[in-house]
Amino acid sequence: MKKQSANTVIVLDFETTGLSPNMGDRAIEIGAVKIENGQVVDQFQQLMNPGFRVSSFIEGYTGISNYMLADAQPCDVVMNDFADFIQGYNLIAHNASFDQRFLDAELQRIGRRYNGEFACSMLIARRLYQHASNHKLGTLVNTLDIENDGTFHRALADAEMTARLWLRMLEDIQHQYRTPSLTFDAMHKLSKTSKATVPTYLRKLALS
DNA sequence: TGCCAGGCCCTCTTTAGGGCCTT
Repeated sequence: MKKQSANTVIVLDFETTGLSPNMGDRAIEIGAVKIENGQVVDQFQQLMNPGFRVSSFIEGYTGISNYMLADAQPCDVVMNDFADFIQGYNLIAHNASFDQRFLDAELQRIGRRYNGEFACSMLIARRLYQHASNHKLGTLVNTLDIENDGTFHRALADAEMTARLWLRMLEDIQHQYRTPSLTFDAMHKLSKTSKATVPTYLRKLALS
């Protein structure tokens, strides 16, 4: 097993058949990038066949068709590979509670586990960019002028944009509060800090 | 055809309700 690295994180995004694994929804695509010391050093992207047809809403929303999924490997195979990819690293997603539910559900089906912490870029963005009209990934990417190729709602594209958002937030904190580059643990803690005490928390980090 | 969940967070709050965000 790889040793957990404080400077290496995995940013991931699932496309799914719906909103709730408890209601029978499954993953249909996983995309992820590995960030090491502020640079993307690896990526993972796979479609997966959930074993039933996806709705026309999901086909339209994601651009992933039943035709594309017909040739994809089953979820169990893809998720087994993905469990290897994430092993030993901390994880990040935009609205992480959603992706964590699907990750937990898919890994439970195949008896695999992961050993990292999960942090949410949306909770941090809500604290840092309170002026933004909303905190959807696409809105933040446009508001902050983050590089993108116009692809949204595909797993790897969304994971890449979330990774750029994460790095941008690290930069903005560093510049605005004159802190050293925050560790994953410090960012994770920030995501759970009440909005009112965020400036106090960051100023304390700048002095430490 | 149209609906489903759940954690966070604000407020007209905490013995609650509803918007935001993810697909």
